[in-house]
Amino acid sequence: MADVARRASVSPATVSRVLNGGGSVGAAYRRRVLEAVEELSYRPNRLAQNLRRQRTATIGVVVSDIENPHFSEMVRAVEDRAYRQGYRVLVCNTDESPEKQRAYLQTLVEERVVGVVLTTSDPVGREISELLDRGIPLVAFDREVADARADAVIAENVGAARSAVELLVGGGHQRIAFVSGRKDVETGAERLDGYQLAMRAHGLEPEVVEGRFRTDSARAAVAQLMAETDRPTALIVGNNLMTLGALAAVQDAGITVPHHLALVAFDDPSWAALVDPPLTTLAQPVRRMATEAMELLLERISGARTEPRRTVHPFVLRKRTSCGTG
Amino acid sequence: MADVARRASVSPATVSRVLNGGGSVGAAYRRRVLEAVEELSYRPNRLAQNLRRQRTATIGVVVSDIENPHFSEMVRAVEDRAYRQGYRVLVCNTDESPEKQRAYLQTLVEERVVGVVLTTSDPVGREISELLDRGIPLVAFDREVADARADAVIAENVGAARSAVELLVGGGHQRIAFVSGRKDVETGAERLDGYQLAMRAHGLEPEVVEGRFRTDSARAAVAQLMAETDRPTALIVGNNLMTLGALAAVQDAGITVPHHLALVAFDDPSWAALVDPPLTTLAQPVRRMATEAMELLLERISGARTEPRRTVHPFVLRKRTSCGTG
DNA sequence: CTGAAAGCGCTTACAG
DNA sequence: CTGAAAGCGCTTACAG
Repeated sequence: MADVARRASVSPATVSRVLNGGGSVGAAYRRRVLEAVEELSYRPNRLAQNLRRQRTATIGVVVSDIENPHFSEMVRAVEDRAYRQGYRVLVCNTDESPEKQRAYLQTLVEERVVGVVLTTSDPVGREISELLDRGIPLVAFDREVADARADAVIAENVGAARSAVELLVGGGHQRIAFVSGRKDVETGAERLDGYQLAMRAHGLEPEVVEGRFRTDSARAAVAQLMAETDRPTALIVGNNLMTLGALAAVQDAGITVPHHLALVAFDDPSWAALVDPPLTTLAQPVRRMATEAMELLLERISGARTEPRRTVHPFVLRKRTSCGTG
Repeated sequence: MADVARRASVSPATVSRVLNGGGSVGAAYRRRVLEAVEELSYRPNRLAQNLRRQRTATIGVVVSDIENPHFSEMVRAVEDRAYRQGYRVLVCNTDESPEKQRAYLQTLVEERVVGVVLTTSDPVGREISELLDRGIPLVAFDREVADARADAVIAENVGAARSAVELLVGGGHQRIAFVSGRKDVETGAERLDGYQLAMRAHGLEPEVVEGRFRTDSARAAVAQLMAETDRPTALIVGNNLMTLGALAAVQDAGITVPHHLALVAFDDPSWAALVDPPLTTLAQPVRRMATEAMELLLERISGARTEPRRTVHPFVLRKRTSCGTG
């Protein structure tokens, strides 16, 4: 930068001003600086800028596991929007571990990111407030956080679970079981709640097995369920990973879907229409939600909005064959 | 840091030395510094460190699209290793666009990352050499780059395609078609080559349709193929996204696998065993390869190795039902 | 072993 | 509108 200034016979301050648009600069000066920049093919040192500004043009996105297609879709949408805005994205996987989340959020404050999109593994983590305290905006994705200053983009889990129950009840089912995700995760708890509420509303007895949001756990749980002599006639599965397990267990047990067992699954991964039979799913508008999360974040970063905002998004029920009705 | 120095009655240099382990420090000094750090709960400013050291503790990983489960698995493995090493990871999606790759690689040099894992969308891109020129190590993943200074972790695509052909020929097939990925992408070209070579070795005529590594393209191409009156009896599909499309087209056409059409697919996504019939696949050891890529990178970063290294990894053929044999 | 000092490369009040 | 100067918070030769 000193070289540029010398070559253009101006001060470094002027170079900085034309490059950053701060303050007005005489046309002749501007031209000279731009020429010098060109001739020397000068590129500002980002690290020095970062230090001076005490922030980096980076967005942190923290999820439990980017291998879950739900999150890879989310991260991709975030990256798209960030790229267009000139921001970079740092990915952080927590594996649902509060410790890992703590470590990563701390890293993000040290890194002085401009904003964070978080699917929390610990809604009350102090580091969330620390970020907010330091003026780093945060939007909660899928799962709320305790700190009221955060924005949030949430899916309507209760309603979605209810609509699955309605569909199956409408198809004549009474024994509808639910493969639940972890109850200590908001999404898991809400989907379970919606299921139980809807079942009770119909005077039916909820029947819950624990799949912990994992393929193997769900497989084991469903295998056990299928081994019962008087087993359920319908199954609702709480996310795509568990659906993989449920499908495997059902297949192992030689049970035919939807003839012997009707199935409705949360999430709508790319393969949902290709298994046999095609899966009826509750699709969360992940891409739209992630894009919205970024818009909320960008509003905060630019200072266009200071009041917290929270948006809730309905699922869409994609009726295919596995539910056996309609 | 000045505060810490004052409180411990030492110089900032000493504080830096105890915190970074550079040079030896008297035990008494060390204790005083550590106490002061504790009392003030001091955390070094990463941005200042970055500027001073002219690098950031960040690894850049650039792939075509993290939504492809192949790459989300790869990125996850990279992140795991990076996290354990205290590095952060910046994800970059190029969508197979040389321009986007150029932009991102430039960003990564500006960001002064310590290393890059790259699945290139432009093997001869000048930015690759620029990174290497500046001493930033780069390992090519899946696809080689032109610059010989880079390390590389590659899969044995030719051999894998050949083994698929062998399997099908062994099952009595003669008309074996191939749904190819983009030929301008190394993986695509190699898989195609392997297929053609193996076919010719058996005196069979290759029959290639273009799927461009995309679900929709593959679907259209396979639909057309299935509409032929004298259609192939076996199909090899060049990656998981195209398999999704091929499966859909086959299903649309009312064709039964493997009875009317035998199928072998590259990649082994989570759902491969759950479609009907379970898919015979060529599984690339993605996780192992990604971990190895990180080891290579870390060796370079630490300076433990200066000679380029290139490792090649075989696929494993997972015989399930769709191939109709064995 | 320890400290004073320079310097990484910017940005931004502050004067003029 | 322009420039001189301070300062962001570290690290690391260089002396002692």
